Amino acid sequence: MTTHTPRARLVHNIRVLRRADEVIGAAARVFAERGYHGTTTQAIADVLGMRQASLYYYFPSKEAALEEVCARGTDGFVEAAERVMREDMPPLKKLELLIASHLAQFETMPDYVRVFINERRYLPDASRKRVGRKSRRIERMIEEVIQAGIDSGSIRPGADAHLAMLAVLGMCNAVINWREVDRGRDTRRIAAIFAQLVANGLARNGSPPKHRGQPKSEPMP
Amino acid sequence: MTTHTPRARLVHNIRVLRRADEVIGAAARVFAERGYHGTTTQAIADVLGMRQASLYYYFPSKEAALEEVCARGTDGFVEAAERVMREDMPPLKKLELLIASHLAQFETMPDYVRVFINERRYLPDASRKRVGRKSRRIERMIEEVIQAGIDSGSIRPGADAHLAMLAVLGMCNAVINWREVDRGRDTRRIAAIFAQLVANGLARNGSPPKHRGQPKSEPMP
DNA sequence: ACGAATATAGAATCTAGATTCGATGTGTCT
DNA sequence: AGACACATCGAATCTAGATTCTATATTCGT
Repeated sequence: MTTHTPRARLVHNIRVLRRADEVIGAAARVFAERGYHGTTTQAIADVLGMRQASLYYYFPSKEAALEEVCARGTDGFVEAAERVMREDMPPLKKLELLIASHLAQFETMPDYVRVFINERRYLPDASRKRVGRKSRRIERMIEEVIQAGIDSGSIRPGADAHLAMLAVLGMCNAVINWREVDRGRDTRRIAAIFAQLVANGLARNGSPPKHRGQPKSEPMP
Repeated sequence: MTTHTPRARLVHNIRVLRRADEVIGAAARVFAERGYHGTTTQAIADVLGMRQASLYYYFPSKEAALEEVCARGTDGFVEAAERVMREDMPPLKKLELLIASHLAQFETMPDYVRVFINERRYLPDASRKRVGRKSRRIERMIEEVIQAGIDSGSIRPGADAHLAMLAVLGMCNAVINWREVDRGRDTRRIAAIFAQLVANGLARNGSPPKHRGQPKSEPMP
């Protein structure tokens, strides 16, 4: 630690953190693109215009960098989801918002999320469990909402909340690996369509008729 | 080629192919487990109880092995899907069968499929395109069926066939990465549930009502 | 301007892992 | 039995990539 004045220490720490962020960000970017094992520390350094050995000033090992990236990748998710959970609204609406906030993360921190989704399995046991705990929290939230829907009658009674949750997550997480062209279609629109699909399906009789004044008007521009 | 008697040649060739299959199978297994870049040729050899250098008798490079695995991973898909497409039935029913046959592949050749889904991106451009062509065929088939549903009126007119196709595929392909516990639930059941979800959604009024009433009474939370 | 801590460079190390090559074993046909 | 093609081994090569260490440059508070 610095032995300087408190303010000095603070200023320094901020700078340090900022640079550290850049480094982790660069790692995230390369991990996302080439996969963890396909990434060389050299490639990360290149992104930063830095000597490869200097990276080790910021993280103790490539593996540690991966864990950090994964951790940040989940944090956003969890916070966003928890915010939604605190709201008071019908389960299906909540589910819609959960999907939207989940997909929103893909726009906010695409690299981190992609690494979390595709590469977390390469973490050593200990950290994988740590990260897994967080991702299970998201799963549980979605499942809870679905179950609440079943209990309150808005969701078909026979539904399997767990499988449905996995289906929804699978569908959403796939987006991060879509080709640019497809992901390009604005995330909000995708979220809306997904929510609609999950709620009412594709079948024609699945959606309520328009004259019923349902706030379920066609997708939108 | 052998200069021996035809029958001898045949017998030999069969044995060769069989062994080659084992080798590619072993590669598939390890690729699936550790990812392409995380896989060492040593690990593949271990599975076979063979010296690592001997592998090169069966494939010219690790990359070639990946391509072979990916190729086999798609072949199954395409064939199964094409068989379904040839049948004559309403689009939604076809979609259901497409989902089922897709998931069935996950049971038949899980390793190959997993590698195809997770690792094809590491193929060199040329082979990635080759493999991509096949996977796009599957995409097109699904999209076609959905479009047919829209045209024939069984699927909601506003639906976006392309996005819906991506959603369905994302949902299905996620299954291959589920934890054992979750994938354990018999594939047929999962397929049925997915089909139901895609067709009618989770909402209670989503399933074909017995009579024409669509009481979408908002559940009071 | 000075000194303490920080940030980066440079060179060196050390290992694992892909690929090559020649030798050897093994079964099969004539 | 002898020849031949196939299958595997063993050793060697060759390189890339992670990590370590030491030296230098930079920055900031005083």
